[in-house]
Amino acid sequence: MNYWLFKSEPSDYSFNDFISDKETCWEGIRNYQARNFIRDDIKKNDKVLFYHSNISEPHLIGLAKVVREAYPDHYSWDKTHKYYDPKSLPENPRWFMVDIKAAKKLKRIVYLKEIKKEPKLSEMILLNNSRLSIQPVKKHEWDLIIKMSNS
DNA sequence: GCCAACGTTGGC
DNA sequence: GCCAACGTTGGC
Repeated sequence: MNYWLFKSEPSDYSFNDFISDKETCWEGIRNYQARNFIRDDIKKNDKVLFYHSNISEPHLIGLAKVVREAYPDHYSWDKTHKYYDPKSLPENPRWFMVDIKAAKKLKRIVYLKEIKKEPKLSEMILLNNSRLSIQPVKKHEWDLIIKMSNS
C-alpha cells in the first residue's frame, strides 16, 4: 500500500465539501507528472492526505482512501467544461482520474509551517516541488504526520 | 496581490 | 531540439 498527498484549494473544493460528498472523482489533473501517478501508481486502498493549498496558512486537514483506480477523465472530452482538452480523445485519453472516499478529519490540523520545522520531513515533495498537486508520501513521513496530528 | 519557480507551447 | 514567451501554481 502506498501513501499520497492530494492538494485542493478550499475555495474550489474543501475537505468539508468532500466530507459531505463522502466520495469524489479527482478530476482536472492536467500535469503529466501527476497524471502518471494517477494512471500508473495509485492503487485501490492507498491512503491519501488531503491538503488545503493557496491560502494564508496552508495545511493538512484530513484523510481519504482510494476506492477506484485510474479511468479516463471524461471532463477532458466535454467542450463546455473548463477541463476540456481538445487533444484528449475518448479513443486515446490523455487524462485520468481516481475516486477517493473521505475517511476522517485529522484530530488536529497540521500546518505547512510545522512541516517545514521538522527535519525528518525536509525531503517531502511538498517542500521541494511546491507545484505538484498529487505526490507520493513516504511511510515514515506519513507516520510522523499522523503522530503530529494526534498530539 | 505579488512574484518565483516551474511546466508547456510553438517558432525557428 | 533549442529556447523565449507565456501560463499556472501556490507560498507569502
